[in-house]
Amino acid sequence: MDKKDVIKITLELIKEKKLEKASVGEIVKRLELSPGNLYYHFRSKNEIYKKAADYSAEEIIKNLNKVRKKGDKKGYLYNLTRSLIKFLEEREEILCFLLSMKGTCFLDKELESQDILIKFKKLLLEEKNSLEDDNKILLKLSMFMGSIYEVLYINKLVKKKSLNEEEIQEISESFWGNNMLNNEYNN
Amino acid sequence: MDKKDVIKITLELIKEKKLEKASVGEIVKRLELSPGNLYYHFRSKNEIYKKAADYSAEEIIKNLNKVRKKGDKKGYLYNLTRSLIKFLEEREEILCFLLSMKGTCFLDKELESQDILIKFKKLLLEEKNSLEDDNKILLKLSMFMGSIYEVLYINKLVKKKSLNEEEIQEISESFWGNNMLNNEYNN
DNA sequence: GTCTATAGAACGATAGAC
DNA sequence: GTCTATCGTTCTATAGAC
Repeated sequence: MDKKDVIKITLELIKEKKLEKASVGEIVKRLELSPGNLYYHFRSKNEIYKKAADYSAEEIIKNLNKVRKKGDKKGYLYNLTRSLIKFLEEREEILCFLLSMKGTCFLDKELESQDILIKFKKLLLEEKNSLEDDNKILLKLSMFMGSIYEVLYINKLVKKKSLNEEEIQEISESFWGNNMLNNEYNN
Repeated sequence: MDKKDVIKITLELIKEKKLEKASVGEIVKRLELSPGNLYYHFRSKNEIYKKAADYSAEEIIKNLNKVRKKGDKKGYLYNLTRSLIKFLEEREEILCFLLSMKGTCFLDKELESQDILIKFKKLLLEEKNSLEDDNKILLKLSMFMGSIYEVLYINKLVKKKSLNEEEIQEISESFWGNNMLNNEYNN
């Protein structure tokens, strides 16, 4: 039995049948697994969700890390934005999962919720540690991520339409036009 | 029996115990009501959630409508932003509920999800009907709302801290600094 | 309209054989 | 490690008395 299969099916299940229908019973049915077997590898349903959260964050950051830093700063930030949008459009199950977890008590909020933001910040400002601006940058990044989640929720999940280049540009421009983080990055 | 009490307790319950613990049984226990009685007034749990979504949208828009349009455009948009943030910080149960519903199949997504956005748009551009820019404005507003949700999720719900004036200003400036919607509004 | 009682299904999780 | 069988609970929803 592969733990990763459980994670992947869990995400897929939440995407297809929504959170309240994604039960342990459904997971084992899809994987043709016995409940006993699943519970030998996972302590609880909660643990499955936590591992799924880790996996989702990893996948997102892994994707962002692929974006080349060559070219000017603004171009890099645009590519980051575009790459994130394209990734979440393609990996709809990850988008659905992250949206689903917001109103639940499955995750340790303190740890999980800022996980992606902090990794994202490191990616942007590897070398620096401007403590004073830390909160400001995290505020900006949470605004950015929140926008992406909501826009994709409405467009991809509700309207079933992918964003076009113009819309991606609009989003990128809104956040990285000429603001604090951009200046920070320029130093 | 007052239907509004059911809605209010439902929101409160989701805030306190999170979505997966908020059952019909818990609702009737808190209101010292019988299940039979509740189901005489509501067809299903789903219907309760739908009414709660209507109520939440109404409350938000009602609050935004209170903001006076006097003064310059930028000042008005700042006041709108500030008012929305303060409102959702105070009415945490509405914020929690809206976040909770995103990953579920309780609501008719097509109807509910854009409900607030469309009402918000009308509030901003009462008289106008610039069809071409319609999608662009809705994109901007969904970015705006998404940012507010995410920032408040992290700050209010996770870190348990209210936003300070500087942060509110940062958010307002990011969206209404000098962009399309602001120009639109100036015409 | 409101109650009590309960049907009927699904849930998370475990015990114990292999 | 993986299985079958099932425990104990909780859930949404309804039937029927008042």
